[in-house]
Amino acid sequence: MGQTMIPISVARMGDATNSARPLGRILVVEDDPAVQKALKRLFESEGYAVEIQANGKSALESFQAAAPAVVILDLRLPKLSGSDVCKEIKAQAPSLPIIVLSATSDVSDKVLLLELGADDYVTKPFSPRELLARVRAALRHTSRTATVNRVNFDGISIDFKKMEVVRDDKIVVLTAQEFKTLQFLVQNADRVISRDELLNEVWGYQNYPSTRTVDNHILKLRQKLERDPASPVHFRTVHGMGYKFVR
Amino acid sequence: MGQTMIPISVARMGDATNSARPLGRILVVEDDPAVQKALKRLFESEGYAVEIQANGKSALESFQAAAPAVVILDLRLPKLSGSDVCKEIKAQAPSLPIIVLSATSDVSDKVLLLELGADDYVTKPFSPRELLARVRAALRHTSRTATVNRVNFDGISIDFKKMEVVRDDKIVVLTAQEFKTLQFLVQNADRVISRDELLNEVWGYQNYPSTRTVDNHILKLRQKLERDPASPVHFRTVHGMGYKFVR
DNA sequence: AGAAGTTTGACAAATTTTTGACAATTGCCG
DNA sequence: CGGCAATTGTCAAAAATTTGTCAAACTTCT
Repeated sequence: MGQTMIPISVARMGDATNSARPLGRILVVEDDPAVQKALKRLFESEGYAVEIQANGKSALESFQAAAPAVVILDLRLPKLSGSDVCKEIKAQAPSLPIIVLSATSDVSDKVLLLELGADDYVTKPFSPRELLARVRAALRHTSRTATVNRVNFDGISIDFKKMEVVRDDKIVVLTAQEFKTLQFLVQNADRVISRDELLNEVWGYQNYPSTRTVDNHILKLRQKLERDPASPVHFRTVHGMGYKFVR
Repeated sequence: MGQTMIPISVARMGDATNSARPLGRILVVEDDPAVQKALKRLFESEGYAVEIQANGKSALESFQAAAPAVVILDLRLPKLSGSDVCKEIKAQAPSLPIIVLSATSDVSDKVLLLELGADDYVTKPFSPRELLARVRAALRHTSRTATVNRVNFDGISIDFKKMEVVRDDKIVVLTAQEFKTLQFLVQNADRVISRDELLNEVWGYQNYPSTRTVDNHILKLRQKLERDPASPVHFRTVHGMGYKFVR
């Protein structure tokens, strides 16, 4: 069974996925040729432009010219350590997101990474999809955070930077998960979000709770933020579809 | 403690949101009969069609004919290793998403998955819900066609993102199924759609109500959107054939 | 161990979907 | 043109699903 034709449905998907659109440039700093090649293929098939540098020195030299939207950085590198590259890039472009690739042992403490200035990290056995998701998240993050640090409506003020919510001049205490949920909903205002999408975007790949969990967090948000939690105005249910944040 | 081990009954609550598109066919390549059975039940109960192959050789033989939308691939297989199957499939259909099932030890090397071209992986033991979510994510990603966000005609405005329909400046409330039906019809404007096609595309494989159900939804759409529901202009009946949306 | 946060499962309530009956319409045929 | 069979329109009741809510179980961090 050799080169038979590819099933139609698959071929069509391919075309759709590979259509040229300017998703952004990614700088990959990685010395292993096998990983280089794999990452290049992965991102290019998703519509990103990929620039590859094999060591820290050349990475720092090229990153100005390449003007990437995201940097993916292997921690163990020849010539210049990944940590130093990370620091240096952050010094030159503080808002440029850096995603660090590392073995589990390298990140025995997350503090280190934060000190480095990395925005996210992916540990050793990672799935391509996960990496893609992080890249998308990073891009999404920069394109939004840059514009919106704060949102006001209906006597409520949300400060995404401080992670603080105020309603009627009183601070509302939200848990981490509640805040993340709120943030995602607000940043996607007016759009209907399915529970699955919320789980993917807010909860992420590691944990995967049931959809009931989402309901509960919506419940909490309503109780804490809606004037009348029984008939919510901002956190609306779209029956059979998901939720939608308005205003 | 880790994830639950394939309790199929739990799976049902997973997704409230069946997409408006047809749920696709899934090719499962797995040799353990117990897992085979579990996966078959899991996916079929969710409305996917499932094709099972027990070894790599037969998988490669059948995958062309089956034309799956996603492949779920166990890494350790008899006859032909999972890695090779993965590579071969990727060679033939680069954009067909592959989700790898594996023991943690198999993916100790991060290079492996990338080189294989796998899109995602789930380690055993895995939760059904998680696997389902990955499949949905994979499908969502590939099938994201160049969809229009908004359509206007005859005083009616449909916003697919907000899932909101406005007629003459007033919001028209549609149910989930009504909206999905509308979306499919609009996206296939001017084409005659048979009831069976609608059931397949909008309702999916698993649920298969009678054709009367389709009539009812058309009825609702006419009542809510047509100026004179008695003599519909946009949602036309093609006697003996099906329906056709115009404008 | 205690406290705070998160997730699950149960149940009722709300809402939607499906079914089935019957009327109305259409197309076809003599 | 009228009659017949098949298809479609319509409605309301029945069945099924989805969501709101709560309390208990489970985690995590101190």
